[in-house]
Amino acid sequence: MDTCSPKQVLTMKDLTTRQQEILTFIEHYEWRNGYWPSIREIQEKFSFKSTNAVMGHLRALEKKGSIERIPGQARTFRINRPDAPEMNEIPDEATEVVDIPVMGDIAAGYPDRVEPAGEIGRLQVDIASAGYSSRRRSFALQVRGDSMVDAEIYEGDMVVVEPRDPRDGDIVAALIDGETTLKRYIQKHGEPPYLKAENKFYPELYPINELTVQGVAKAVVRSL
Amino acid sequence: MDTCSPKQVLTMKDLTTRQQEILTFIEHYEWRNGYWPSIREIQEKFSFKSTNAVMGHLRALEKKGSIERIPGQARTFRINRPDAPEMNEIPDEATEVVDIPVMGDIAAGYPDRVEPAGEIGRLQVDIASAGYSSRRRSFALQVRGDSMVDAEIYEGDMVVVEPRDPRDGDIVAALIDGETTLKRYIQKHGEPPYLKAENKFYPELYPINELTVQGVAKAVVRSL
DNA sequence: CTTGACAATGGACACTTGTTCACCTAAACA
DNA sequence: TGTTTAGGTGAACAAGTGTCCATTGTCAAG
Repeated sequence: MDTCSPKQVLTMKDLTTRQQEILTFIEHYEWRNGYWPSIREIQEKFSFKSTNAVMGHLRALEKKGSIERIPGQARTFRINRPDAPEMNEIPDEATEVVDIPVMGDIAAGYPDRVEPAGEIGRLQVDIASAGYSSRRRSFALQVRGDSMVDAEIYEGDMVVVEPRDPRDGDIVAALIDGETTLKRYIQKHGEPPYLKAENKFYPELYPINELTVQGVAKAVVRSL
Repeated sequence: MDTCSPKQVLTMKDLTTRQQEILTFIEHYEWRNGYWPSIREIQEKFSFKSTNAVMGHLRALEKKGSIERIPGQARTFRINRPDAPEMNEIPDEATEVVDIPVMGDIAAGYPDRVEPAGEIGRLQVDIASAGYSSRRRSFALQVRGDSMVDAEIYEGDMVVVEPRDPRDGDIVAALIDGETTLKRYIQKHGEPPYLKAENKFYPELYPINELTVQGVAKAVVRSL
């Protein structure tokens, strides 16, 4: 993820700051909970004293094409993302569809039901092209370095991590020297666990403390 | 199915046929619409004459751990998929979360908004762990053989394919000898295009006809 | 025969939630 | 100076929805 993202193509009608905030909250909410927020939940979030404040913004967002709703039905949103930068003109880079947060530093773990801290971008994987449900909470990390090449994970790949306790053999996202890296988690029968790089040129072993392991890598995604 | 089952093996807590049907409908509904169904919509789908019939099944599904709900709140489901066969005992196979159709043979293309034909299973990628929107249409193919190892795509990986015309350099899903395989699509300035395997031991080139290319591979997903 | 899951009917109640009407403020136009 | 657009307050209504109670019937296990 580069610092400047000229990718913010504003295909869609520009949103006001407030509208953007509302939209972001709605997306975030669904992301974390698996279902959409109700008008009143949005109202509460922004401390509006009337649901009509929300209604106004929703109407605006709908008119600008950012969202769709089913009139009268509860919690039935549909977000119209800028539809993947029409990756037709730019045949490189990820071509995508699903939106999952890319964390820069997840040292503090991933807070449940709270705005993610340390989000540095979003990974949009074509996976989402399919529809899908949810299990929120996972996040993605982009691989740097070649410490996992023996596991066929290369620099640039996105690794989907789910925060949970690791078991022997799992590849985990670990915080080492203030940096989040991927390592193999080894824990043999009764012995103390340790981490190991998957690159024969990195015969390194790493000790573990409570806060080291941030989650278990569950999938590798490489945009072609 | 069988008449006498002494003590059925319980993967997750067993679901009765009816319960499985309900669960499948709920998942499907969300998959297609992006939000969850209401009790009455489920009722209608199954032609129940009372919403309570649905309630009963939902209670059962909840007790068995298949779903979670927020009491009193509308359309707030959460599906607990068998959470990846606890892929600890069986360290192979996909461990997943998002649901995208896996096609066996996609010669006929992928029908829009219609039940996928030729679906032989479902890939549930942790990607979905994140929330997502939708853009349906893409599908997944599991890689067989080693013809793409030089592109770091290995047997067992799932490749997400989007039906569209390829461009030079794209990795495509191609129908060769009645089998769907992955190949590199090459088309140099004006010259006729051809396909090429990405394995130095397979210096094969393949000709192309209209129906060969089924789509462009957009991402590789490997369950860990 | 009895008990207990499983399936469903029917009707009713009450909370959730979307929607609307009336009215107000401030900034941007023109 | 009047008009429009964005943003909000307040209150109230009605439809969307989850939930519950009382009953009925089937079928396998004890």
